[in-house]
Amino acid sequence: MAEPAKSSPLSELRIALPSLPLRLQEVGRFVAANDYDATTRSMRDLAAEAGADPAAFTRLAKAIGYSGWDDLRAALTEARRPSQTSPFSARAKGRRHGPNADVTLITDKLEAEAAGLPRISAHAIADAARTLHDARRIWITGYRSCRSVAELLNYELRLFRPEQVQIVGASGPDDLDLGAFRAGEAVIVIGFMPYTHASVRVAQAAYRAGATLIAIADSVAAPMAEGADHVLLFEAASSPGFFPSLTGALAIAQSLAAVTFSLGGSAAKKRLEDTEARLAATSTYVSEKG
Amino acid sequence: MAEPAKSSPLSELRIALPSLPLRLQEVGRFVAANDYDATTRSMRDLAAEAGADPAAFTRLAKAIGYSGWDDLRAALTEARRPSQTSPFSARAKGRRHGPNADVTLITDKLEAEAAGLPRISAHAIADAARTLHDARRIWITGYRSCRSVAELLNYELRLFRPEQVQIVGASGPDDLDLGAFRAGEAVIVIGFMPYTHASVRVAQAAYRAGATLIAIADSVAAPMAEGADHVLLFEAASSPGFFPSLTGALAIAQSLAAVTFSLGGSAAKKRLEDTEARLAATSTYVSEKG
DNA sequence: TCGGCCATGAAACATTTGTTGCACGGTTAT
DNA sequence: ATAACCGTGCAACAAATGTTTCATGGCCGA
Repeated sequence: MAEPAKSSPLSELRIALPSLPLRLQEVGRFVAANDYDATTRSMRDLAAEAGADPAAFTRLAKAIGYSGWDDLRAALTEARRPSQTSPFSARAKGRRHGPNADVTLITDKLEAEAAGLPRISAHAIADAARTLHDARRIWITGYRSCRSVAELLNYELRLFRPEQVQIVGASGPDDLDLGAFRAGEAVIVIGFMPYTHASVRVAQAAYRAGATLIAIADSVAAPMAEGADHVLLFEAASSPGFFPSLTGALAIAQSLAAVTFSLGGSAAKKRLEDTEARLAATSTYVSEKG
Repeated sequence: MAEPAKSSPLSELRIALPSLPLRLQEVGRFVAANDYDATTRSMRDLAAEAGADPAAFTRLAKAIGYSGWDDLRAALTEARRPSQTSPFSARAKGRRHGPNADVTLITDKLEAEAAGLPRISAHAIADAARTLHDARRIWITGYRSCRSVAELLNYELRLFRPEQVQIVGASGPDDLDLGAFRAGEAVIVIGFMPYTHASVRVAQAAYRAGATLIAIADSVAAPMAEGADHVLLFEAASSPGFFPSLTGALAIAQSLAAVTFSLGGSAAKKRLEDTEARLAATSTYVSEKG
């Protein structure tokens, strides 16, 4: 009578399904097919949509070993919890310390990062780029490892908008810049968990000044994303290893710069050519020769 | 009440958050951080876990334009529905040329970069990491956009080897450092076409001094790769757009740091913990709670 | 054919849900 | 100083929830 807990609530259901009364099978199939609605909507709602009696859901739950529909629903909810989606943890566990452990670590890391890139929202980046295009001035912020991403963004944007782009705190303490934010300007803050106080301060200052705030972060719940007009998400913890991954953040930064440049049209192109000409004139580059 | 119907319930929440009362901000942050529980568990449950009043949830929902908590939760539930995953719709819409040409540019860029990552040689990185592990001192070089990658590498390596890692030219003109290279030390040079004279000078100096030279470049024919003991290749021009892609270089740098750390064993781990403890002690991070 | 069994739907049940009215404490404006 | 206001917690409210009970109808075995 009391069956031991199987691997997943849905598999328990599927296994017990054939030995159930007709009506309960019907309801069981409905639950299996709409398990997301099963966890969110109410029993009566589901009954109405399935064309069945509300009591049937309670009976179904009891028939497969749960104390009631509440219990079954709780199990389904836990099974669906997003944090459990860790396709790499299994691989990480399977990886043993051996002669090729380092190589395995690297390939896993690269695969994970490659998988994370397409999950970035292109629409959000395009919208943010339009904001940058309209901004009179652009401030960029990033601390600790994120500083590298901030500096890349700063470099690329300055190639075609030299006078209007600046890293926060580049010419002195950050605090001096915080008071310089104005409406009509854009402030970009890059960060991930654990978040630095400094980056949060910058974001708050931008918000208070009425400047457009663009956050590049690993979560919508990030402190610097509060009040942000645009939030661009990347996965920092997706890859194995001890350090969080910045590949996603960098990809976002590059796309942002590319689209902003594209929006700039011929004017931006002209500016870029001027800059490149100047760099070439000071013999920065090694001459290309066949 | 007329609802502006923004993009996502979480976005609305995030935007309105700073202008909300103190306790409502608290509750709002909790919802943003635990949006899955928000859709499944009950209001009173959430209130108990958040340490807040149940009524606060209703008030929060009304404050951001919903008729009540039920309404907000329904919106969150719909936003989380697994069937309507955005990547496909975004890609489908973006394929056309026109107003969404920017989106097409971004998705193409991301796809190309994701495809380029697995082509990186894990073996070469592992070998280079072993060299770094044995090096008495590590110098890092990168100019123009590559400076950002150089600085990330510098940052991560210094987390567990503070005294032995340094960016070339960080404390004055590069020329001073060039004379400081010694045998038994490692010099990392990052660059892609067009190559800067400065990076080539560093590479040549490293070679003459008998230091181990590691080149991270887009081609084996790169000037700074001449005489290098290790050459780590990435694809800079693989992605569409005007600027070359640094995603591959960054992925290499991160893998390099991760493996070098892994080789460091318990000593490196101890060093990293010390560094993190020091950062936490100076209250660099926002305290995590919830 | 009869009698017991079980599946099934409708209605009544106790709980829990989301909501709202009210009083208290703090701040701001007059 | 006083009044008005707002944010907040508490408690009571009506509605909705999951559960149970009961009556009905069909099925199979005797």
